[in-house]
Amino acid sequence: MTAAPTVYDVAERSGVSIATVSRVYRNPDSVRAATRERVLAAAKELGYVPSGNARGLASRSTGVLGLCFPDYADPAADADDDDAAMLYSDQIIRGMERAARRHGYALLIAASLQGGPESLVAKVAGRVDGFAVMARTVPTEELEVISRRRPVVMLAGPREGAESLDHLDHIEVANEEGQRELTRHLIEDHGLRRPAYVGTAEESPDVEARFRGFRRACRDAGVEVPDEPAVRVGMMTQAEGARAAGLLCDRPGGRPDAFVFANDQMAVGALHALERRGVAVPDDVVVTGFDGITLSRLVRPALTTVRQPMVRMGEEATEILVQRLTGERSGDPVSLMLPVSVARRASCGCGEGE
Amino acid sequence: MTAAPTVYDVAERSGVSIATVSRVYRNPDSVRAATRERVLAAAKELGYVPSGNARGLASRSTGVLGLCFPDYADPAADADDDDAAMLYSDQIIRGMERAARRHGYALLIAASLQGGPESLVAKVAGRVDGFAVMARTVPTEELEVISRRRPVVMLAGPREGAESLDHLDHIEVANEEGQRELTRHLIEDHGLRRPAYVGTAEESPDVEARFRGFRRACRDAGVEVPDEPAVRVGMMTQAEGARAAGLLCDRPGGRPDAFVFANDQMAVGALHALERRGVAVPDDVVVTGFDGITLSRLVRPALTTVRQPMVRMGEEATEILVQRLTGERSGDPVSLMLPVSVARRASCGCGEGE
DNA sequence: CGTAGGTATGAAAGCGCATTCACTCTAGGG
DNA sequence: CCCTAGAGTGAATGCGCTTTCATACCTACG
Repeated sequence: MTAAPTVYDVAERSGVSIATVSRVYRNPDSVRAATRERVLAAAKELGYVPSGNARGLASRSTGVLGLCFPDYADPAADADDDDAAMLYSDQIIRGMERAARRHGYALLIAASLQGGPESLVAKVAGRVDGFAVMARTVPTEELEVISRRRPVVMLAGPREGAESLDHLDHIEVANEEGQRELTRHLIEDHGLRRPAYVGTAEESPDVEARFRGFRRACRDAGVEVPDEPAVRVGMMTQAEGARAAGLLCDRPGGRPDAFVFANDQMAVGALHALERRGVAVPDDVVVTGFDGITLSRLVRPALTTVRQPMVRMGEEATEILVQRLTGERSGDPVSLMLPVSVARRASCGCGEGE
Repeated sequence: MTAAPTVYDVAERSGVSIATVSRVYRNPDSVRAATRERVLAAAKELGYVPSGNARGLASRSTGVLGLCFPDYADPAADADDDDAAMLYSDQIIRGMERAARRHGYALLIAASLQGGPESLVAKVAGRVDGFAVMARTVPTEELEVISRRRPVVMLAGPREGAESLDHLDHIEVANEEGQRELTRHLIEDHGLRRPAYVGTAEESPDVEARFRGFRRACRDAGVEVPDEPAVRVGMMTQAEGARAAGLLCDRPGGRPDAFVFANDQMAVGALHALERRGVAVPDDVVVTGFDGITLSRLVRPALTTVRQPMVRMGEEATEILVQRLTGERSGDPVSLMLPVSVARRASCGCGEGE
């Protein structure tokens, strides 16, 4: 690749000034048709591609939105099964991209990788007009700094207390409500009395909210209300889910009649573990997840779970960003709570498939 | 958002020159520890975020790879079903992102929208170090121009003759071989003798190759070999698939015993149409697709199809781009052909689910 | 005690484009 | 026939950063 041609080359070749070349691209109507043709022709001959960087620098806007998401590569997900590898971050990506496209923006995506003083966010932040961040992907402090400079919307994350990110726009799903309804279904409709909740050691606000929903359902139904999750795992992976399932099966007080996992990944891991142990789902024990990832429909038995509207979340995020950028919206931070729906499937004893 | 702070602000505040500020980020070790601390502190106080544009301009590289994909929004895909909305472009995105991340790149994605002298590709091309293009997303001529300036890899597209894009790196899947094997399975293993192939009006190389595979299988098995697809639809959508199914059912010569569609979307549409007409699949007629999109597993009966390794394709694309950029690879264009696998599922009369 | 060889830093020159301002050149209106 | 509006174009400046190149300052050594 030899040095790429610039406006100067095009200008020289077509016998105009660089200002005119620029105008041909930014504001074609302000250039006489004949001139425009000449410029375009020269550009084509030269293989001229305007530099997005120079453009962004000069006009201080890039036409790009960003998304930072966690590096959720669950190694247990079958490597040869593309479907299973699709997590909900993919759905958010699609939602954002689709909406961004409608507004003429492209989307820059990057998963959290650490490194140097120059972290992921900084890299993304420096190249976009605004961006969304999935919860707990980015150090609070850094976000704090960046959000002073460009619009940021938090996805599915906190909004509580000490986070100090209260001034950011924020979209979450009805975690508590969803888990409550799912749990209610298990207790009231399936008559289960000893459900066990599996959460995580490091308390994410989402997982917290889910546990609250679980407890509320227990209380409402007159079932014993635990103070703590029955098990707390390190990461929400299939491996950890399998481990949790083992712990619950061997629990001194007897096996619970339902394993309520804080996410689908763990629930799927548990399904595998239970199969290996010869424990039948849902006959011997009921298993549920949370998220509604694709994989939850593909496993057998299909997983009863709470479906989050991820594509929609991505779309809403884009809308908010665009509104902030156009100035169409300003002032108080938005706080959206998207509704969820319980998917009753085979793993709790409900019908086939759906 | 007030004017964002720049290197100048940080430099002034920490009492150094802008060169030093820059070095703190680009090459930390070349700055004395004490100085570095001062600069970093000032940067944080100011909320300094380096401008990716300025950086890209000055260093002529962005650390971003791009992907252009077609605007495949099949309106028939259930709007409320996120899973169904995931097409294979999403899998390519994931593959590319994952690999890009490993090499320290971010990914810029954009679907083809048209507009002005300033098309999609141009926008993407101007902001990335290199990019991949899904077949038929971008006007050949434009690609031609751009590819003179930065590495481009074509995905799943041509490589044949007149395309004049022969000098581009290129990854495709074994369309012909896959379709041949699928068709062979139908004929030999299921004893079908009158399969009908549904292709498209505008001949894409992929669809062409699939039809060749279909014909070859017919020839090999001694079944009548059609010169033309039984039906040619306008777009490969569910709606068109449904229409094609109708046409085939009402065909004068009698209904074929197998509908072999050029992609999954159409096959799914056909499945719905057949159900409405009371035609049983696979008992009355066998239906197959191509691609292996997620939806193909979710419909009932699950769709027999040819699975393309999309995630892998994305990964390979990234690898090639990175090699070109690092100079690790140069010279002749790469041409990769990825193997596919036939997924025998219920719609051809094979086992449950998988 | 002078000097070679680093090391830490600064000055300045772009990178490729958008944009303002000034200027030229018609086309009408008086 | 002169003056005034535009319309079309060019010159020049700056966007925020990277990168030589040069300079100042040490340290170690003869």
